[in-house]
Amino acid sequence: MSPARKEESMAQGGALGGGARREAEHDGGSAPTREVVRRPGRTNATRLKIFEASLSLIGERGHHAVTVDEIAAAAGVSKGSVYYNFGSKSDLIGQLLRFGTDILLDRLQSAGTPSSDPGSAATLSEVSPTEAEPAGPPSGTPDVARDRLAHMVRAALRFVDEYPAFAQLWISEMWHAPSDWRDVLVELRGEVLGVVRSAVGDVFRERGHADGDLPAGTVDVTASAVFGATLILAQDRQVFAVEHGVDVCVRTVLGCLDAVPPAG
Amino acid sequence: MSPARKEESMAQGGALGGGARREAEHDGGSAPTREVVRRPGRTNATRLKIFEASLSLIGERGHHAVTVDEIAAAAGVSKGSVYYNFGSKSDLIGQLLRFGTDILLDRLQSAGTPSSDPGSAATLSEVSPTEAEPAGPPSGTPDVARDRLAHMVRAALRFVDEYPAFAQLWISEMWHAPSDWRDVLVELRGEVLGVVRSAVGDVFRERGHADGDLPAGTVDVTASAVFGATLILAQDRQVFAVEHGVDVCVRTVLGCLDAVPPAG
DNA sequence: CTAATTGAACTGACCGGTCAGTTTGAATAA
DNA sequence: TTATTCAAACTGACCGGTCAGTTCAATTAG
Repeated sequence: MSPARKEESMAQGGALGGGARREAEHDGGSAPTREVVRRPGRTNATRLKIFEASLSLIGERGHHAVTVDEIAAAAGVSKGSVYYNFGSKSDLIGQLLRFGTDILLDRLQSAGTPSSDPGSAATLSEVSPTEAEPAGPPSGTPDVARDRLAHMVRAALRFVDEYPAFAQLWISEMWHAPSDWRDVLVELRGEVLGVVRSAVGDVFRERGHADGDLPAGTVDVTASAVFGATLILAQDRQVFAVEHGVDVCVRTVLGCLDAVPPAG
Repeated sequence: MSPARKEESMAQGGALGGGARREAEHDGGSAPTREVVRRPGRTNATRLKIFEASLSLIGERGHHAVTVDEIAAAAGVSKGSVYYNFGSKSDLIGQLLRFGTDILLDRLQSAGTPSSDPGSAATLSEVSPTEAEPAGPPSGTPDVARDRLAHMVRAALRFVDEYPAFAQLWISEMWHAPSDWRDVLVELRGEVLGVVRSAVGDVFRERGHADGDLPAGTVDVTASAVFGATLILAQDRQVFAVEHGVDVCVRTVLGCLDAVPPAG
């Protein structure tokens, strides 16, 4: 919710600034989106305000139930400005998806790298050590890859807490058969799943599995399952005010990996 | 997709036909919807056609993108007839949610009971025994509760294959903060989760856990995670044509339970 | 100067919901 | 049997409102 928060994220997120306007509407080439040389100053501020406003409105009410006029009003800009910066409502949403996903990817990635991120490192110390170490079938191994994955799940949970609106948007759009943004969505899903898959692969490797070791598709399925379970758990906490403790969630999700034995 | 298929399901589903209409709708009085004694014959046929049409249309394009006119046309009835049988578009969707959930519940329940269901029993014999029995941390225990849960996951996967449209509708509506059908949704979620939770509880008990044994919330979280992972996995198969093998999916999802050790 | 923004009016399509009227089939009357 | 009646079931044209998108002259800022 906090605007300041998002502005930061946007700054670091990098990839999102995207193109300026795009006329010559949809037609064939879905995204020519030429990379106009924008004036550095104000420009992004407006785009940012529009992003924020639409993220929260669309997130909580669904994009169909939100009008462009409302978005403009909430962002404190004119309707014309919305169309100047984004060519259409549809494009706006597409870029919004990209925007949010970049933040998520960033969080996942920094949660998945051993370095950096002192904040969550502190938080981590509660995950495995606590609870009398009841997790993971292999008894006393280092489990560094597993901890990294735990970090990622935790980060995802936190992300949804922070941007419930985006999670909502993602969920309701991602599994639509014929939606605009289908291409974007497929790409975004691929990116996110890629990150998760890589972390999952590390865990399996850590447990002594060779690359061709486990049944076909195991890594992919596990990554999807981990991601899906995390997403649904996180949304449940949000929407139904279920108080699923974070630790329990992390442990449970990680359990998916335990279906495959340590490979003796 | 096959209309015949759905009609069958409706017939067997039992709980859903609900006989005539279920008026006295949402109290609020918005729909006086008289308590009419419906004529037995034709009545349900029309409602059924409307159900089918809207399920497939709404499922694949989202309820906002589907007009009542379209539904009527697809059902081969007039628009007025839709309003005659259901008071409003919103009511129609609410009843659709109820309709589909009843089928799902039915499937889950019959998959979760040891008796009956020869068809899936046959299918079962491929789940655990196959794959060189690589599942479950406790080595050679009976695992009957676990098998039952596996049955349920399998049934859910099959359900989504059969009614992808409904799964889509469920996913995109379930986690909306302020939607109509909020009440219905909360109730439906509770019912489904209840069934899963009970099965999950059995598994834990089977592993020697007492009722107060495991950390607070474990059963609930596990149930949510199992359900969430299954749903997302199933939809992924549908929407992105990912060929996640059913067996791998079942095994992975069941893994969530392995996060909690057998409790020595 | 030029890029960015405003605000307000306007268009045109679309859509949920209504309603006066028609069809249907069964019960009743002749 | 045939005619009449009744109401449930159904029809589809129509209305009123909404909303994405357009246009443009005026204004501001770099």
